[in-house]
Amino acid sequence: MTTDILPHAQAAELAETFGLLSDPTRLSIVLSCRDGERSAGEIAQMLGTSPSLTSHHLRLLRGARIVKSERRGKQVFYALADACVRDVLTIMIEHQFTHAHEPAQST
Amino acid sequence: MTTDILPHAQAAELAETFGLLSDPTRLSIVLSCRDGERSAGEIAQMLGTSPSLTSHHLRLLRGARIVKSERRGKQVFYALADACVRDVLTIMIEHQFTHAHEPAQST
DNA sequence: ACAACAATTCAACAACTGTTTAAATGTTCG
DNA sequence: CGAACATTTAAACAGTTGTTGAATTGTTGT
Repeated sequence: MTTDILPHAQAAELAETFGLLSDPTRLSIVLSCRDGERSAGEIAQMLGTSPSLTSHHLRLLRGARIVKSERRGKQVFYALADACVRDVLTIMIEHQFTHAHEPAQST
Repeated sequence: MTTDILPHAQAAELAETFGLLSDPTRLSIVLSCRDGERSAGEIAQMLGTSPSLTSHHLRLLRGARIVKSERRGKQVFYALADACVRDVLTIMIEHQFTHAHEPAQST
């Protein structure tokens, strides 16, 4: 079943999830949660993005279960939602920066 | 190093790769290669997309080493580029359709 | 060389999406 | 309650991106 072709609708859902990782700012937000939870403000400060924009992206990421959130006092802390997310990031980084410096295929 | 935050430029590269998986049509093309190589024409026929559009997407995917190609006669056969791609797809499908049916987080 | 098939390229249009700015919500403490 | 802080929401603009249709390139066989 895992090797079958996914029906239209499911492929679209999956594509949407990948799409959330396809924006540099939003991906950086996710990556900033890789080594532990961070508050929305910390993330914004780290990346130099406005609190507004950061929050907007965090909402989308939370909606797709890429990150999870927990309020403690005034702050809301964000962390990667599960191991799948961490693994996908790790593998993709490997794919990109480990064996990806051979010249691109032309044929 | 794998748990550190990626610099701006590398995050952008990574985001671009995820972006290639973020379109339903293009993702379906990748998924159609999961159980072995397929010619451009076969893929187009399977998905019901025009040869033109299919080829356009395949070029982008090949450029990012998500698929690799090999011409045999008139046909050009495409396959997943490496295990990383296969793994990312598998994990993401698991993330999406296995433990993703709990109600979305509100806090 | 010509015809038939397979795949690719090109340019233009339409739709989507990230960003910004401003206003609003929620939380703690005096 | 009111002030200060942290985060969120909303609407509008600007830039990006997928799709289409026509023309082009490459390959095989006659």
